Amino acid sequence: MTSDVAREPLTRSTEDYLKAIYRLSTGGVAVATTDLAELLGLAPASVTGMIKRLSEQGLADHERYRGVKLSAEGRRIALQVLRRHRLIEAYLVGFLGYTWDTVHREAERLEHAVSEELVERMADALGNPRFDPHGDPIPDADGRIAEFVHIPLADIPPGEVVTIRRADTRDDGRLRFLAAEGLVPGTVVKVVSRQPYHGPMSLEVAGVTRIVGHELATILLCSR
Amino acid sequence: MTSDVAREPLTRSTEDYLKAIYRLSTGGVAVATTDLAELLGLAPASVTGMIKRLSEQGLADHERYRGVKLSAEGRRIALQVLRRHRLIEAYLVGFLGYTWDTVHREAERLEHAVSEELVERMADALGNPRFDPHGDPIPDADGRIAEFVHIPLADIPPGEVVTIRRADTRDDGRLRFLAAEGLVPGTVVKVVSRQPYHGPMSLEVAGVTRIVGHELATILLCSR
DNA sequence: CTGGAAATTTCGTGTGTCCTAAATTACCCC
DNA sequence: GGGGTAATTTAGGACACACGAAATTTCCAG
Repeated sequence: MTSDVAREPLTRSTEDYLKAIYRLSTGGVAVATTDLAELLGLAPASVTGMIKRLSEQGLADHERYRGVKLSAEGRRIALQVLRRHRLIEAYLVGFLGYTWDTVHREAERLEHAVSEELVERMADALGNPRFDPHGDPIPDADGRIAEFVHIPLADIPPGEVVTIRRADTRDDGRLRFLAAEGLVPGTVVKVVSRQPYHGPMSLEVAGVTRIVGHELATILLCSR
Repeated sequence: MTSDVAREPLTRSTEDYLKAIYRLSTGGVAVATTDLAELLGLAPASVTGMIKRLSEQGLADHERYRGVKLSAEGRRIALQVLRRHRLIEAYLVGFLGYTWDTVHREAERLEHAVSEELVERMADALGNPRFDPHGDPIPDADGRIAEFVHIPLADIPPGEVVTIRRADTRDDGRLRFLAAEGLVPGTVVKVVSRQPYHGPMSLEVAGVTRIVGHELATILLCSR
């Protein structure tokens, strides 16, 4: 029984904060003001102020000097925004010729403007996809999201064969490079060798050998 | 040589004001504060304040107690927003199953969030249409807009054959009714008879006789 | 050409969001 | 366990935008 009360519309900032808190929440731990400030590109003092407002609205729980957590309602909204964002990305790539390195910015603006109806129409047009172009899971309309335990490619020992599932960055340069190397979600790769001290690793991708540096190998998340 | 300076992004409000001023500007006459307030659903005092800001930004020219006009730059932006709005409407109807009575609200929100790139991609997907679903002309990327002199159907004398070009309302009820009656842009109708005192008129549409009240006949704009 | 209604602007305020500088609290190391 | 550093909050201010009430200007009707 979720409350279906007609809520007054949330501001763009509110949605951005909730999304950011969600992103930084790992395993029920409270999110630090500074981390939030950095992710949002704001001064810590501004974040403190906004967090206070979110708490008053019942969207987050704040313990002074100890960080914030989302309330159930805040989490619901964060997931809704995330759904919008990821479906928009999928739609733009699927129907309007965007590539995975260019969609993020556009989705970032549209996620606050799009109606529930439009989101669902895009989802229908796409056949209700479960992942966005980066391999991130799309929450369903009820706010359920699939959770996966993926392993950074960098942690896979030589000899193993894994499937790339996600690219954990929004940086367009890196994304373009990865796409050019054929390292996109769904690709099966065999780890041939791995150098110590954050050195590069050698992979076999579709019969071809490729070398990847440690940084990118950390970004690529895999499953066996 | 339009200045291609990187402008800081305009606010949603700013775009809405410019669009509204544009809509109310007929033949170089200054727009009244009250009319603007009514169109935007705001108090006149608020409009006065905003107009002052627009003038300071060089987007409008304001003469105290005598109304506002758009500056060249303001007009450019208004047309850009109009282009976005109408292309979004066309896209939603063309590709996402919206109908002409439902698109307006959605476009109203999206027009402020969409990037130039997305607009142009939508335009391409549509084959660069020149009219939106209501028959309103879409400004081109350089801000040129086609101007037509259309005549309200209500003013057409019996015996004449005309083509419906535009439906001059955004009211969804009226639009739905008109669509159901087959009175959409492109339709050729023959005026059979017309009653005086704002009475109904009788039409022949695709071989069928239809009666339309005076109000709707005023909304439907035609060309011979 | 004048009185008053209508239109418009000014004034004082409130809300949301941001900032910098200063004060406070948490926490860790020796 | 005391002191310093890092994290956080408070304090004070700014800007964009909205409002209602009061003051001002315009303009028409007689």
